[in-house]
This record gives sequence, structure tokens and C-alpha cells, in this order.
Amino acid sequence: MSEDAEAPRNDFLRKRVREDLDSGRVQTVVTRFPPEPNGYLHVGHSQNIALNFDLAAEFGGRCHLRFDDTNPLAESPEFVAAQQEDIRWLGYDWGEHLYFASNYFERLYETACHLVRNGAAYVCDLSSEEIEARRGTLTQPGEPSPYRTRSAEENLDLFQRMRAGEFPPGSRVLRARIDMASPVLPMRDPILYRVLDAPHHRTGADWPIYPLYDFAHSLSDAFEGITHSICTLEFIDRRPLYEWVLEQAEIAEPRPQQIEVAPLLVTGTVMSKRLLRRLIQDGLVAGWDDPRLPTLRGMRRRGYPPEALCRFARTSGVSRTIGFSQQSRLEHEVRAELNERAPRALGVLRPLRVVIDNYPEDHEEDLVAVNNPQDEAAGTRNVPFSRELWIERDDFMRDPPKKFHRMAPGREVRLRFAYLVTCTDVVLDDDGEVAEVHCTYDPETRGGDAPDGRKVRGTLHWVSARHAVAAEARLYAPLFQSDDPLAAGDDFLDDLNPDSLEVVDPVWVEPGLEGLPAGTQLQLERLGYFTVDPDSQPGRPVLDRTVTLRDTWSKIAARSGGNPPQG
RNA sequence: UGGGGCGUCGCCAAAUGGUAAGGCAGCGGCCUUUGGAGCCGCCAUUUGCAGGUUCGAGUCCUGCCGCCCCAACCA
Repeated sequence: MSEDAEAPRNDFLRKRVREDLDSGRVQTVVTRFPPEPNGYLHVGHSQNIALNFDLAAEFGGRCHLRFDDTNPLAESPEFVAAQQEDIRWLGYDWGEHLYFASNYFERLYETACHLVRNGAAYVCDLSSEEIEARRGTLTQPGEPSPYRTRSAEENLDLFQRMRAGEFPPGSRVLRARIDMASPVLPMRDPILYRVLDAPHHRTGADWPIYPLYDFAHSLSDAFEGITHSICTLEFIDRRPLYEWVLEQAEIAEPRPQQIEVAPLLVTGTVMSKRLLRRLIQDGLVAGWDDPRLPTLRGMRRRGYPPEALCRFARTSGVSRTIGFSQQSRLEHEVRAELNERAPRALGVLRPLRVVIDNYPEDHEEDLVAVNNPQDEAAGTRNVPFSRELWIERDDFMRDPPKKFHRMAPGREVRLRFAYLVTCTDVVLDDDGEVAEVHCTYDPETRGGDAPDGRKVRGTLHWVSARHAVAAEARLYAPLFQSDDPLAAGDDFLDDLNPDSLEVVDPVWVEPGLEGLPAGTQLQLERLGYFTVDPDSQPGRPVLDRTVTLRDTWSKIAARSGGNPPQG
């Protein structure tokens, strides 16, 4: 997955790795992606995944997948399965290197005992509230626990009894003995172990105590020989603690190095689990795989190709500046990918009936359509044509503005792959709305070219009314209105885009589209890329619009005060 | 007001102290049986601000300004 022909990436991370290799500090680069199995992966994770796997691949090293499963309260085996599936979908493979922090519980425990013996950790009997009260504030030092001075012997005894399950949850913790007055808050005697009466999805009831992040993560990295431990910027204050643990555990050089990078933020969405859960619980979206969500599952259902996600992650770059990447960049990658491989089809979203008056009533014929102009090997297909057709409402105007290159009274346009037709009449309904348009066709222009060489400006998509297949289309827009919904107001839900989903039913598509398996991707010409949704029924497809095509006309129309096309 | 991080084009992001890459978006144009795709061109005399060092500063120094993170027995 690193065959990209992009400009050589030259970020600070790569430079650092190169230096470590050149100096001989490390022989082989070993990275890891360490998710907690407590939810579904999202775009933000994709950057982390791509970063770690790409970096290892680029320098001939390896990347581990390690589940950071040290909090049984939040984790479940469903998530470890789902996360693996999502990572594979992105195109990455950890080979033999699948690990679980829970597999290290015994080793971690022994290491903790080692710290206790050396006086680097102690058992504290303070309650959670008391510990908090003594932590001090950002500007004031904390005050030492009264249990801080317990002897190593007593601490070891107590810690062993914690492990034996003698104490109830919350009654005691193991703490690092560092510095209650440290200006770095995580260094104020952080908690290393807690007592928990909770079954773990992998170790069951084996452990009444569980290690916390700072202790477990640093040592897990060390146990696996991780050389570069990449995390996001918010962990930067914990680096001293990360290093302290490795030092106290007497981990041999080269020790893993924690390197912090800015997270990948995307405009117009939210990524935190808490917020996503709220959207789902409040019924604002359908579920974790709702195509509007930035979850990998949602994006997969929406039809975003994994390659596009990876390119988006890579081209977003790695830096220490926190900023939002624009959704338009993601969409650019999605289009680039789909343009290469999505077969084209004809379909009409908002139908307007067209009658070709001079076309024989009962006649029909097959016309040859190109499957993918980007890929000659994709070949051609036959599309049925007849007297009555559907065209897009937006493609007709009775009184068109200047740059409108579509159908209008008296004007000749091309029906894609079919004929040149001229609009001769317009039928209005009782409300004065256009109900039907009449045209004549030029039989000499079969296929779309005029023998006399005359040109027309517009080419319209269409579908034969008699042959059309009814489908449901789901059109999506960003879930939120602001780039950063969290900064938009008191409640991020206030920023919700009420029009993030538009269901159009029925839409008419060319025959052949009714039996496609879920996940099939195609381009409805001029309308965008679509993916067959799993909700599809036999003979009744549901199409998710992945992304529209670039639409220059809408800009022109908007500027000239014309009719901006819908959908 | 403690500690830490960050400020280069609307967005993302490069630049051994040597005279501001690239991508996205945008804007012109060419081409076109998708107003798609493709192609060509334009788009930072300037790097948060103010000083200083230097022949030379986005890069070094000083002082400001602004934004973000840290006080879970979560990760």
C-alpha cells in the first residue's frame, strides 16, 4: 500500500527515523497501531494506521497491531473483531504481529513488583476523591499521600494482596513515587494499578487489578521492541512519565521513543466516540455505519474507497500543528480513485418526461454506451432507447439564462450515446409547472454524432421510460454546517445540518442496475458516484451517493443568478 | 498567574542561515458525446508582531501577541 507516486514525504517524523537508522541507534524500525477495543475506528484513526504501517514499510521494518485492552469496563471482543476488519479493509496487514496488552498482565505485574521493591511505587489507601483533592492545581503543587512513606516490604505485601483479590475496588491503588510538586501534572505520583471487579474479555476473572495507560503502554512498547511509539499531541505531557516507567523498569537501550504528532481533524464532522454515540442514540443517524459518519464503516458503506482514505491520510501530512483538513480534499481523493474504476451508467434523479414525437410508437432499439471513458478495457454495453424517456428536470428550462447549454424550446441537444433531439413543445400541468416536453429526433444522428458535422453544446443523460428500473437514491451532505461543530456553539447538535440526508424515491436507472450486489460502485453520468446499499431489495436497488462530480455549472448558475441544480 | 505545544497563501504542508516547494480550494483558458476527466496558465516581494545578530533570517537571539493541551482509579 505504499506504491503511491506522490512527492517524497519529508516530514519531521521520517527525518527522525532516518537519523535513528543512520546513527545506528536502532537497527530495525518497529512501530505499532495500538487501539483500545472500545468502539469503531474512524478517519482520524486512518491517519495513525497509515502513518505507522507506511513508516515501517518505507524503512523495511514492521508494524504491530496491539490492542490496548487494559480497561475491561469499556472493551469488548466485538470491537477487536471490528477494528481488525476495518484495518484490513484499509489495506494493511500486521502479519504475525497481533498483540494484546492483556497478554502482558503477568509481566506487567512482575515489573510493578520490581518498582515496589525499589521504592519507586507504593500502595495508597486514599479514596479517589482524596487523591484528587491532594493533586494540587495547575499552579499549586500537590500534597503527598500519607501512605507515601510506607516501607517497600509493606508495599509489596499490600500489592501482592491486591493482586490476590483481598481488597475491594477503589480501596487501594498502586502509585508511582515521583514528585507531588511537579509542574507536570502526570508526574504527581500517578496511579499505576487499580482494583477492579470486572471480567476482562480475554483474561476473564484472572485479575482483580488492572494497570493504567501510562504503565501498560510504555512497557508494552518495550516488551515488543517498539522503536518509535507514535501518538497524538495530547499525550505530550505524559512523555516524562513514559520515560520514567522505562527507566524504573530498567529497560535496555534502545528504548522506545514516544513521538507526538498532530491528530487528523476533518471539517464538518465530529469524531469523538462520545459524540458519535449521542448522534446514534438520539436517532439523528442510523447507526455506526451510517454513510454520513466519519467511521470507517460509515465511509465504507458510503462508498469511499480505502485507497482514497489512505491517500487522504498521507497527503494531509504529519506535523505538530493542529488544524482541520477540508472535506473537499477527501472528496478529491475519492473522485480520483472512482474516476479510474467506476463503471458509468445512466440514471435520472428528478425525472421529466420527454416524448420523441417522430419516433415510432412501438419501436425500441439498443444503443451502444461506453462503460468507462478512462478505461477502454471496460468495454461497452447496450442501453435501450424508445419513444418516451426520462431526463433530468434540471436539464430543461423554458426560459434559459445565457450559459445554459441544455434543453430549451427550439434548441437542439444530444442525448448521450443516442440522438440529437430538438425541443418542439412544452406541456404544462394545472399549476403551470412543466409536465412534459416534446421533441423530434434526427435519425441520422444515431450514436450522437451528426453526419453534417454540426455541433451541439449540451449532452444530457436519459433513460427509456419503458425500460427504466425504479430505485431509491440517498443523497448526502455534510452532517454539520460548521467546519468545527464543537466550536460552533454550546451544543454541537445545534450545528447539525438538517439536510444531511435526502432520500429521492423513485429515481429511474437503466436496466441492469437492479441486481447488483451491495457495495457495487458506479457513476451515474453527470450526477456522481454511487454505491449499492445493503438495504437494497431484489429488483429494487438503493443507491448511496458517495460524492457528486465536480460541478462547474452550479458555480456559473449561482454567479449568474440562474437556477442552481438540485441534488 | 504552573508546565507543555504550536503560529509559512482560504485549508493542509515543504524549505543544511543563502534569497518562500507541492496539494486542495479558487480564478482564467484549451479540449470535450459526462458543464466529468484531461491539459495550460494565474494564485505569499513574504513566513503572528516588534526589535536585534548577520553580507544574507521563515530558519539564530530578545521581547510581545494569539491559539491549543494538561488537575479520569479512561486511553
